[in-house]
Amino acid sequence: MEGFAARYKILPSGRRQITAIHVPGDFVDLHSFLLKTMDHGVMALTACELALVPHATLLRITEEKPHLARLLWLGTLIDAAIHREWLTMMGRSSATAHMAHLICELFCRLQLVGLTDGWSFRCPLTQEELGDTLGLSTVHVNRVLKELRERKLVSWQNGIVTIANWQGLQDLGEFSELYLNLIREPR
Amino acid sequence: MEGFAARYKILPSGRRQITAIHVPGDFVDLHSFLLKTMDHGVMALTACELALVPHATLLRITEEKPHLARLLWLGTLIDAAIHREWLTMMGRSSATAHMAHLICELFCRLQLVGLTDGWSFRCPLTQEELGDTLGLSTVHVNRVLKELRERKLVSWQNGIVTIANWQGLQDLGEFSELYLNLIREPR
DNA sequence: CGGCTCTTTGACCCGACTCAACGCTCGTGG
DNA sequence: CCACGAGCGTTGAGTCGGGTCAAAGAGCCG
Repeated sequence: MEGFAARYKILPSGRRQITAIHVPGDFVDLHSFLLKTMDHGVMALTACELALVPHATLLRITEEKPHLARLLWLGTLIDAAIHREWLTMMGRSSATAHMAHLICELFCRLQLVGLTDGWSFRCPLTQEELGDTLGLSTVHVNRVLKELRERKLVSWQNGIVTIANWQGLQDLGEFSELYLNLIREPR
Repeated sequence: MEGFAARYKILPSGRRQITAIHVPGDFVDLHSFLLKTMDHGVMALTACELALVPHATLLRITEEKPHLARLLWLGTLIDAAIHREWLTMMGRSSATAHMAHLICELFCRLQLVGLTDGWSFRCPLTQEELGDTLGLSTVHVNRVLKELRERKLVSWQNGIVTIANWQGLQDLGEFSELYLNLIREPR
């Protein structure tokens, strides 16, 4: 898929939670392949270009190409690992640390697909969407971003995120890219 | 697996978050099969009896028994669906609603494996572990349980959970069992 | 120019946390 | 048989992070 997308859930009360953010190159909705009932929605955050894979094709892959099937499976396992990391930050860290962590994660994932430019990258999320991702109010998202800017860790303006102090940001967010299961050169 | 277990993460700061609770019958750690680095720990909540499956066997299953492999995959997808649901409750609901939701989920999962007794079931979590599951302090867990008891929705005493008002509990927790992907008779 | 979406800021409030103490139960050793 | 400590549950007082409400900029398009 080209472009950014998100998976989300909406509670009966109307509150929305974004449960995953997809960057260009991600296989977005493999989860719906085997699940009987789709438990969440998918939305585009930018204009997207996507490739569709019929379930019949996936089924055939599991029958005939076990190696490829394992790779697809791995993709969903990494999604789950990210869910666990988010759960941990959601439950056990402050709003500021959580935001720092999310920025670190996005940076790593985007760098892997070559979408970073030095310490900067484009990120199309509005503050409202960020709030729905982190479980915060829009107002508080704004204050957190202001704090990160004032602490000279990172700035997020006009859809461009620029990391000013990677080590500091990583420490604040208690971030370690291990859970992303990326294979690449050490930084 | 017989007995209760949990998967958890510990942050550098020392704070713990439980990311999954496993009930008897669950395939506990299929996630470690394909993931290069194990991103979390597993702990027993009670004495457990378990069956081990070597990775080589799993590998062979994916090569030779695609139908079975899809079932295993489905298991991990359901784990991910539960993670998304927890994420949503964590980010977008009150402590009381979150607790109600967790109790509803445990009830449904335990009923499926025949471990409920009417509206009661055994649940070995301490309040500290409950707090680490819900992202709350031990003290607040206690207050939330007290509130649920006083509202005559559910009681949790000496490791026995008894649901007094299923509909009320479900409404409060905005619970719908859909995400669990259970196949069974409607209640 | 007006209207829309998104961002920013201030004032006030409340849900959940921390600290601290006390109670209960059970297992262990003198 | 009782004393003691460990682990878990319960409760109160005070604090604070993040929410809500409200209003004002800032960029963008028609």
